[in-house]
Order: sequence, then structure tokens, then C-alpha cells
Amino acid sequence: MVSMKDIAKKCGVSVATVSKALNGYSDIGKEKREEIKRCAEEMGYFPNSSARALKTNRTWNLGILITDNLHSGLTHSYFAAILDAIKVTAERRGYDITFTSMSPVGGRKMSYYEHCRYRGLDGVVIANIDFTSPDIIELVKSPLPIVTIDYVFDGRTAIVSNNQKGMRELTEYVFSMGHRQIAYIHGDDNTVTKERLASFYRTAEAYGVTVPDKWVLPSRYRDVGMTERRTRELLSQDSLPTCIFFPDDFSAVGGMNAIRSAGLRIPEDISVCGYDGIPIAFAMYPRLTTLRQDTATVGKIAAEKLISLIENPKIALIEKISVDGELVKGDTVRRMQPS
Amino acid sequence: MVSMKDIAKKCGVSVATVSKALNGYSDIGKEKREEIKRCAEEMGYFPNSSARALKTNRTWNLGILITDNLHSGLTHSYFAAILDAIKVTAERRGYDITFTSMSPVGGRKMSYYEHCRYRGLDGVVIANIDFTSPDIIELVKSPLPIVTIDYVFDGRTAIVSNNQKGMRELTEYVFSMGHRQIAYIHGDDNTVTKERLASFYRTAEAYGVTVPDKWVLPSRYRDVGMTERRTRELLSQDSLPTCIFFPDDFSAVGGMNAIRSAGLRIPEDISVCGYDGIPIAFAMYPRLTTLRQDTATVGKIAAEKLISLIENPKIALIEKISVDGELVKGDTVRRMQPS
DNA sequence: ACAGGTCTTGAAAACGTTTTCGTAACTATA
DNA sequence: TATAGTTACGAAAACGTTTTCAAGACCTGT
Repeated sequence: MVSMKDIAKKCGVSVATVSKALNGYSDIGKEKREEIKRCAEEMGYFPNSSARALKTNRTWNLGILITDNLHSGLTHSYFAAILDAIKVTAERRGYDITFTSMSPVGGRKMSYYEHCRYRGLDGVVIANIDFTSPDIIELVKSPLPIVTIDYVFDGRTAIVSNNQKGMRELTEYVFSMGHRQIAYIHGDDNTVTKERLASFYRTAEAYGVTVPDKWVLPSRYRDVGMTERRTRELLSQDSLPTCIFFPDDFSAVGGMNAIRSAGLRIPEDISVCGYDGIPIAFAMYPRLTTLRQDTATVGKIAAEKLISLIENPKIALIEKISVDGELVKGDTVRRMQPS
Repeated sequence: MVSMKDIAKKCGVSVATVSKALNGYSDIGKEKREEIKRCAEEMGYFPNSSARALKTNRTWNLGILITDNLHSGLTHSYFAAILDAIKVTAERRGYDITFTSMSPVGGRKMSYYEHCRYRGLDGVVIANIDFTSPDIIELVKSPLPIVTIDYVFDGRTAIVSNNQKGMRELTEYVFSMGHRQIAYIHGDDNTVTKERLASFYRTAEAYGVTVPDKWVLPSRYRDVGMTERRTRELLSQDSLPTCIFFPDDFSAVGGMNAIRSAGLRIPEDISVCGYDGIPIAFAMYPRLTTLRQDTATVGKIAAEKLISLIENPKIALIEKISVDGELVKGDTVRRMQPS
């Protein structure tokens, strides 16, 4: 491995001079700088990030905390898409991405925060995780630059998909299509769900519609089986809604199966909506009516805000940023005839 | 940040002693070792990975190269699942995962290999990438421990999903259901596709069936639109197959749309198969007949082999490991009546 | 010719570890 | 008691950088 020392020797200068020439300091003569740069290139020199980090306390490395209890959030297409955007943006700014776990190193378990210190990460993005766990709290309370996704901590920058507006748009669309009997099979009990539910109720109220409790059933995100069962329960009631909202696009597939095996057609007999806008929603037939969350923007902003928190700790603002989604009308909500 | 120096001062010993006590060297007295360990714990000491890496040339960090030309492979559920398994396995063994890109650092573009050197990665997993690009070739020819996924390089360990066997099983199943007219709309022209195609032809031949060229059409993996168009073309021919193979489960959705909008039912009028076994395949109705690739095992073995390559460079074998998938019968292939 | 200024450069310390080698103090053996 | 062997510890160098500070070289204007 060729180091600055080798370049210094070859060029007949000191290591300090090489360092400064390569890092663009102004106090190195033009010809000398050129020569050193050429030398470095020729010899295939590359800096050693460990040595640099040791000296500067900057690793140009961002941590990602995206593991949920079951699995890593990678198989969750919403978070995978966000991670993708974070990665692209970070790389463009010269940062790498490292996963942050609680794995044991050298025999001793490390907390998330300890792990981040160990690796010297410049900052961390936290997403799709149990935000109430003590380990996360410790990390959030630490002095590390941090950005959270879809969850807000006091005094920390957060990027959230605008569930309130999204749900409102989706609900308004359904109302505008003439529906008045709407059921909502919703996801796990967390802040995202609370926001969507609240927005759902508020919008219905604005239309003067009261949603009966029996039409609001709990399921879980991405749980096809449970959503299918809940849908079956719903369909066994004596009065049926004309439209059903599902927790997300994926679980909606389960719900739609339940509907079809009950002999009902979508959307002729019953309309449905998903949430997320995952690729399959655009591909399926009929195209699913849903609200596409703007994962690309969420990820991009998360990375940008984190980096500005790192690079301008004085100036950077602590913000809560809402990213709007986009209504995808699709074909699973039919227009009701005015009765 | 508390360092070994602080512990040494507090315990009245030298830094060397602290280092050895913490790393379990045998030449430190039992009581002293205990005291030092206790001290370290109390003071909240954690090692500095940069300093350690600088000295030992080991980072306990694995690189992942999974970016394809369009986007990062993260949104590709097959690779996301593999990455997930790699991550879990690596973490269990004390390694972290860092993405390896070609981003510019310090103004200069780096090749993949340069990037790996820069970060001091102990090894790299390469997947879902253009294996013919010069940058990849450079990396593969480098002295770095490397494992490739679904592509074989000479003298390098590779983990491949057993496409040959998988396609054979799928084809045999379809034949066993009485089908003799089978079409194959296949994916991009790469080694995976070649293997599947070859296996498809070979199996058909074993059943004494010749597949007409007009029934073997090129599409692209995960391309719903193109697969839908190709399917339409296929359906416009005057003689129709009784079963269609699609590039993968995702694009199969497009194909199925084409079939249905031609007024044909699945599987009553025409049978279909996907490939991959992504979650949606199990959720859709009717359940898709497909071949589930064992992503968990592929990822796990990839990580394990890479780590043994790193830790036992002398002993570790260069291998080509085939991971079998599993036939998922589903409900999209109907049993043909013997005519 | 000299003071003061501007450009260039290098010596050296520091970052936090690991590891080699030396040595002092014991312990066992003859 | 002298010798050899063992055990426990520390001094110091090294890894590859960055950065401060001093200083030499070269001007400029008086």
C-alpha cells in the first residue's frame, strides 16, 4: 500500500507537504503541487480512511438503523426505497453508508450508540424501528447528529411522510366518487396509524359522515393473512361498506382475495384502497387506488438534512419536515350512482 | 472519549497492559486483568475502530456491491432479501456492512477497488451488477477476499442459486400436469437467463417436446410493461401454448394482465409460472406457481464463505456453491385432461 | 542596506491502538 | 546458593494521516 511517505520520498519533499498538496492547501507552490499530485496518481495512491479518521474524527460514514424486531427493514419495500435514496444522496456528497446493529464486538455487546462511537460514524438515520426501546432513546439523547424517519423526537430533525394530508386526499377522493359507507382496516398501533386514522375520521366528519366502529378494524401492516381474515369478518356483517381501506398495498392483496372469494367483484361490488404505492400496485389489474408515498424525496431529504447537521452544526436547523405523497387514482374505486 | 490512556492512568498501569488485558492476552495477572476490565466498563470505554484498523489492517467491515445500472439493487426484492441474510450473518460474526460505491471522495473518482482499499474493507460481496464492467474486473482480479452471487469468476468463490435444477423442477412439474405446449418469455441476456433457458430446453427435450422458437420471447426481468407486451404478441399468434413461463414473479403480473384482458382465465384457459417466490406470489389469487429461490441461504452462505476466506486465507476453499430453490405449486397451472 | 512582508516548506506532535522485545521479580531445580 | 525457567509488566515503535508552528527564501520599498 503506497502511503504519503512513499510519495514524499519519491518527490523529495516532506510528508507534510504531500498532505497539504493533496488536500489543496494554498501554501504549496503551484509546480510542486502539480508534481505531487501527478506522483500520487502514478503511484496509485489512495488515502487511508482509518488514519484520516483517527486524526480528524471524521469518517465520512453515515449509519443506518433500519432493523425492526422481526427482520431487517430491508425486505420492507417502503424502507428499502428510502434507504436507496439515502444511499444515492449520501454517496453524491462523499459519504458511505454503514449498517448499525447491536452485534457483539470483541465479546462485549454494544448498544447502538456504542456501536456508532466505535465506528466513529458522523451521523445516523433511524427508521422503521421500535422508537420506544431504551437503546434508541440512548442514541437519540446522544450528541450524535441524527435524523429520524416517520417518528418525531423533541429537538431532533425528523422527516415524515405526510400521512395526515395523504389520508385526507385519499379519503376525499373516495368521497368524491360518491362513497359514503367506508370501512378502514388499519395497521399496527403506532404514530403513523394514529395520524392516518385521525385524518380519516376528520375527513369523514367534514363530509358529515360518521364511520361506525364496527367498520374500523385493526390488522397489521404487510400482514396479508390477518388482513384477509379481518376482511372476511367485515364482509360477514349484515350491512356492508361500499369501499374498504387497507393498511397498505401489500396487505390489500389479502383483503382483495377475501373479497373475491366471497364472490364479490372489485370495484363493481366493492371498492378498495391501499396505501404506499409500491410497484406492484401499479402493475396489478385492476390498478390499485392508493396513495404513493414519496420515498425518493423522504430519503433524499433525510440524507441532506443529516449531512448539513454534520457539516454545519451551528447553522443547521432542527426541523420536522413533511413530505407529501401523491394520490394514485387507479381503478379499484368505482364511481357510485347518486341514489 | 475515554481511551486506553485514561484507563491506564486510572489503574496505574501502562497502555500496553490495558490493551493486553482487554484483548485477553495471557501474560497479564488475573487480578490486574479483572481490575482493568472493570475500570473500562465503569468508564464507558469503547475501542476506536479506526485506530485499531490502522494498526492491524483489519476493519471487521464487509463491503457490499449491489448497485445495478439503473438503481441500487435494494429495491430488487430478491437482492434485498439476500442482503438481509448477509447482514444478519455478518453481524453475528462481528462484522459490519458498508456499501461500496464509486462515489468521488476528495474530488477524485474512485474505482470500486480503490474505494475498498480506502475503507480498508476486509472483503466484498458482489451481486446484481454488470459483471462485465472493467471496474468489476479490476476488483475481482484484486487480492481482496471476494464472493460473487449468481455469477462465476475463475478462481473466485461464487454462490449461485441453482437455476438449472430450479428450472428443471418447474418445467417437470408443468409437464407432469399434462402440459406439452409451453412458451417461455424470458429475462435479460445474462448467465442466469442462459442457465434457465438451457435447462428449460433440456427438460422439454427429455419429454420429447420441441419448443417452437416463436414461443420463446425475450423480455426483461421485473419489467411489467415489456412482459405484458410480449405476452400480447404471444397471444396474437394463431396457435397458443397451454402454459407460459415468465421471467420472474413480478413481471408475471404484467403477463397475467395481458392474458386476462384478452378475455382468458388463469388457469382455466391458460396456465402461467413465475420465478423467484417473492412474497406477493404467495399472497395473490390464484397463488402463483413459481420457484422460490432460497435467498436466506444464499445470503447466509455468501457471508460465511467470505468470512472464512478472510479469517483462514490458507485453508478456505475457492468454491462454486449451488443453492437449491423450492417448487411452489400454487394454483396457476391447471391439470390438463389427457386428450 | 535594512526592516518588514509574503511565499514555501518541513519538523514534530498527535490521534488510539497493537505488538515486539526487554527486564525484573519470582519459582523451581541442581 | 547459583542457575535456569517462568510470569507479569512496561517502553517504545509503528500504523498513515493532519496541523501547528517555526523558519528559510525571496521580495518590496525606503
